[in-house]
Amino acid sequence: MNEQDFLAGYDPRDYPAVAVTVDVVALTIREGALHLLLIRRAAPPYAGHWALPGGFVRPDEDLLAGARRELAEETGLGGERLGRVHLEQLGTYGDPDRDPRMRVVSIAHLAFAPDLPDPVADTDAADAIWLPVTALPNRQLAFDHARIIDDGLERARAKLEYTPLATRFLAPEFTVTELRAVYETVWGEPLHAGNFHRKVLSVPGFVESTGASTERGGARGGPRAKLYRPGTARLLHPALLRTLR
Amino acid sequence: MNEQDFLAGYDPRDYPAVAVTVDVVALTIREGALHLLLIRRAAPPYAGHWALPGGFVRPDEDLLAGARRELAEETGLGGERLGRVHLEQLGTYGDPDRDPRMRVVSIAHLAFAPDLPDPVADTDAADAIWLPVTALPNRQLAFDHARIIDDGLERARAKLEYTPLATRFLAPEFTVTELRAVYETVWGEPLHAGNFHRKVLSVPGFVESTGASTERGGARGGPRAKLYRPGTARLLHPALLRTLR
DNA sequence: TTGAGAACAACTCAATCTGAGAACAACTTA
DNA sequence: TAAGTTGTTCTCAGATTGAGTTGTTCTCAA
Repeated sequence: MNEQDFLAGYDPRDYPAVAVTVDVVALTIREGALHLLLIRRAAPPYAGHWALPGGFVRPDEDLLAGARRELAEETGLGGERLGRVHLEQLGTYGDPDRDPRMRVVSIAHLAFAPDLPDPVADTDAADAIWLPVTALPNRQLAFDHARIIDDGLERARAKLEYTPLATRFLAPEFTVTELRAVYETVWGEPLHAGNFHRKVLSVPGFVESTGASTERGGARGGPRAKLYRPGTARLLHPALLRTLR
Repeated sequence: MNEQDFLAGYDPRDYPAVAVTVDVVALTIREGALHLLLIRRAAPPYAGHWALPGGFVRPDEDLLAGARRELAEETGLGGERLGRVHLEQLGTYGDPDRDPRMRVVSIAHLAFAPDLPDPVADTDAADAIWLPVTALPNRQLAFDHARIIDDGLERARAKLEYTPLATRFLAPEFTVTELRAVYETVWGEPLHAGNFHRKVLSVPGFVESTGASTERGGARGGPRAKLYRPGTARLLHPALLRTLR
């Protein structure tokens, strides 16, 4: 049998039916707190429960594109603002019993977003909000989403150590203090301002100076801060290490 | 409609057919070189090409269990020796065109194995061998397996930095020099013996002494080396860093 | 207008860690 | 027995880190 014949005689229905979905753990920082995008499910199973935005992968759609589409639908955001969102694959969850309907394998993704507008509930979701991760309703999360969120948060904390992705939570131009606030928020611990400043400026390619400064000092005083933009490095060497874990 | 009715009326066939497979990037060290487990495909597509071991996920099988089963089938190994193999999820590959037959989403896994016997070709595979990664036939790899292998190798290199998984390439008891050889093989660069020794013994929980030493010195001379076994740490703090990347 | 407080940015300094090499004893093979 | 190899420990200069200080610029409120 040659390859031509083989493909012609191939019937996908011979194989066990598995549904493939993408889910998104979307993180942003609002008012100094780490927030997570959640929707409230309108339909069974888990109707009324909180869940990650997500849905079925379309037949001709790449996984990452599917995750980006779901994120766009749930946030109501178009291409421009979504373009500044970092999106990466987080992991795949395929426990045979994770969905009561059938076998569903879900490829979870992780998104780092600058402060975005409030999400727009669409037909799939009764409600959609940015929720502080400190207020997660662990008991009321659908499927295995509590575990996916845990994994996403741990991945986010780790990624700040060795990548410059913290800048993705900020505007295109930012101060060192704003960058430090991202680290403190995600890691949940205060950092030494002086040492952080020294470290950020010494790691090659982390940030580059714009030459400009903020228009005003801090809300409660202090001089105008210098402005930086993301550098060209994709990995930080040496990394910014959390001292304890 | 309550949840009961909903589940009863649910037809999986309403959803687009997607096949879900698991693949395994299995690494081991033989004769001082990093080797990868490959099979030669017997059936189309890509008949005659090299490919990663893998196959369809069974209906009631966890993803990791599926990967472990495929690895067992391909290596012909039973539970005992396979129990010492480290297996983790690597990433999911779901490009719509990656398989000419139909939409196939594959969850790739990464395995670290101590030196295993030669694999046994089964019905699926015309041939199965441990191949040195320096001799990879990039042009003759099936599907997107060249990229999966690249990702697996990079993950392996990174994992040695911050986890104690290098010990998984070794026997239950090993010397510091054998451990250093793992790092040198995977990273592809020589390391300073004295500094490596100091570092390994100073990282809490990386290795613990057995109190014993090897029966003989090295093959070409030198004193007997002390023996160690893996410690209890699951992460290395501080990490062993590659100096350049 | 001025004083108090805040915070950006730069600096200091001791403690620790790292890279490179040397020393030395214990072993091998020839 | 001699020559060479290797496991292990030590030394030391340079770099990095943690903690704190200083000086200046700014905001807010009296």
